[in-house]
Amino acid sequence: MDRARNFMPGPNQELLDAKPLRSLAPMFPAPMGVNINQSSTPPLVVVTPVGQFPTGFGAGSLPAFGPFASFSATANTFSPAGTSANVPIDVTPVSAYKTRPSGVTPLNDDDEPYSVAQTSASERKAKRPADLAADGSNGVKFKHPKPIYKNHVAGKLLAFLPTSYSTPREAVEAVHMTFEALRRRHLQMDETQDVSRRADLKAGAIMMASEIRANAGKRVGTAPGVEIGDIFYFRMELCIIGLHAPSMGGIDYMSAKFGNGEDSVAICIVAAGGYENDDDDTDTLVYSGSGGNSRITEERHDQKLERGNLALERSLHRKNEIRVVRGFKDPAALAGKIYIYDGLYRIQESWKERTKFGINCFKYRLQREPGQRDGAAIWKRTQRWIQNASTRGTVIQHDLSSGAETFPVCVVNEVEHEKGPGHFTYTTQVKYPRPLSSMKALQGCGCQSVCLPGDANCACGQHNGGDLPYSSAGVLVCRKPVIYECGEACHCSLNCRNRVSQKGVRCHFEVFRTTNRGWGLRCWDPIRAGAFICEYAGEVIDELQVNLDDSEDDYIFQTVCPGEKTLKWNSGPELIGEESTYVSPDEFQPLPIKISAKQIGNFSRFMNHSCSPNVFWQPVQYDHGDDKHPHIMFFALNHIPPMTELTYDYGVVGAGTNRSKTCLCGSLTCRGLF
DNA sequence: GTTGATTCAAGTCA
DNA sequence: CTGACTTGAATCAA
Repeated sequence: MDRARNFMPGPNQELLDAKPLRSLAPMFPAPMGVNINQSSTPPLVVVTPVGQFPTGFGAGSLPAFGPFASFSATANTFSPAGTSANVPIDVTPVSAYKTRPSGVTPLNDDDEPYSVAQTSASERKAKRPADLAADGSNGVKFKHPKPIYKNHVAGKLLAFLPTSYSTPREAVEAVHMTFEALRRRHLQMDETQDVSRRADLKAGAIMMASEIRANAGKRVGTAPGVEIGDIFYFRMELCIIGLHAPSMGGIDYMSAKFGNGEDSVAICIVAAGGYENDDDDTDTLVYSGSGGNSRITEERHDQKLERGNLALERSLHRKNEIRVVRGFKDPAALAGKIYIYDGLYRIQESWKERTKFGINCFKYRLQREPGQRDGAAIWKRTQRWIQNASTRGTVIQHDLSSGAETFPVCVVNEVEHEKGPGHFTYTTQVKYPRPLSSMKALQGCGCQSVCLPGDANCACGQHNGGDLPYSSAGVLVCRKPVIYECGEACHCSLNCRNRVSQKGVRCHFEVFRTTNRGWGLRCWDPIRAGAFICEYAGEVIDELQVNLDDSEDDYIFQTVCPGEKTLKWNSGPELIGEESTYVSPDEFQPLPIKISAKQIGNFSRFMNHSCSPNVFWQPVQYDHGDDKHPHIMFFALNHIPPMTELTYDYGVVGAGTNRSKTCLCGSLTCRGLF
């Protein structure tokens, strides 16, 4: 029923949807590669997308369209820099460009008006156009480095990276996903050797060295492809997607040209969350300048008006937009911290304050630009709900699962009057046609207490190809044809890390009414990439008793080959000298299992399809050994901010199914049918 | 489980 | 080109 309703047309997304799915962005032609093979430098193939990239500035004045709106702007249609800026500002980055490494040349070095290839600083200064503000448009002008995206390293195509990007969002997601995959794999290897070598920094270093990054070069204003509400768990993530360059420092700044003058201005700050005063006012932020603490000695001294502090001071006068990343203590994250991109702010005032150590420090009050959708505010709201579910208003059912799930699954309808989904019987389990005892048994390990990575005697580790599939934090490292969790036959305890999905749901979900796709599923908690989400519960359909009338059943799960984004979720092994685990659509082998959640099921039956999903399915075994009928478990494809609709790829039309439906996912890479 | 001290760090600017 | 500058993340002890 609900999936059937997905085909009603409708132009708008949910108000709370964190992703603006529609955009007017031009499609980039698939980039070509150029192989520059130098003996002294690693052979590199660089691909450069051709096309206009957004200025970054201006998004604040187009709140109705979200960050992508500016992307459609051409060189002559820039918007004023935000509603509150009456003063013409003309800014040109001066020291914004990383010097191109020797041996690496972008393919397209032509000089488009507002898109510049990377050149050396001296070259750039020499040819900086003097007429940037000549059109009197009151607009803000930038020259931006042309982003370089690579999917080749050492002359080899990296299977885990897309061959082309049609939007900055895709590029950012691919870079971010690659970072996370590398980080998980390094963590897995470190844990195998029982050492800690900062997998985040290691993954970041590989990304930097391979130049797999987005938005290289600095810019004032939005970072294309990074959306308000996007969440991060490591500072390096901000670095490689070009949101905030310093890997440690809190203030990112650059030198920019303002009319006839030149100034250093702040472009992004990370507010570590140490100064959270007013909980309800998420639109203002008091930020402290940096410095004053000597790392070596215990000495403290007054902060100086230089570097980042000076840039903030200049930004106060220049009134330029500053990206703000807010850090919060996240009780659910192991490191205890989560970073949320909260959009653009402007500095209102600055002052000096004497700290408790008796030193002078600079303070800056920042005001969030109006008209932007909520970022950190959503997180604060959902954190309250998690602590006390009754603070969640407009609930039409308090617990769809009637207590069957760890946490209540509420139902909300904020768009129309439908009182809830049609009747079904709630179950958290998948029901097999035959009893488990009659199915093939799963072999077990003899580990005492818990299985440990690197234990060559652990049969379960061997069964999974040598490594335990989950990190100590319970995050899946890599997609595989099947994951073997520890089960009944194992000697290890329930605390074993190789029992992630069988322990069930650990997040707070809600079923909500979408504007045009029936009911959907979203989560109050931020979910990190690789985290377990839920099982597809329902009845396993016995293929010996084929139900010919299942065309009426919109709740059937089948292992249809998903799109590229799902298939490429792996560890990026080529980057660290490991063999590719990529399975192409040609090689993809569907399983015979079919699960129907029409009569019985859990909340996963409300998860909608998207061609650009944030969730993927993964076969998992733990209570039987019939590899053709595994459990279907869902995991997060990337970090998912709270209240973002959860979607997975139902699969490519024509591959193993004769039913197809018009897709309303709105993704730019939408295949049209599923 | 939570908190504080301790240690080792990456990228960028000057 | 090198060092100074910035503080995060992980671990271990209390």
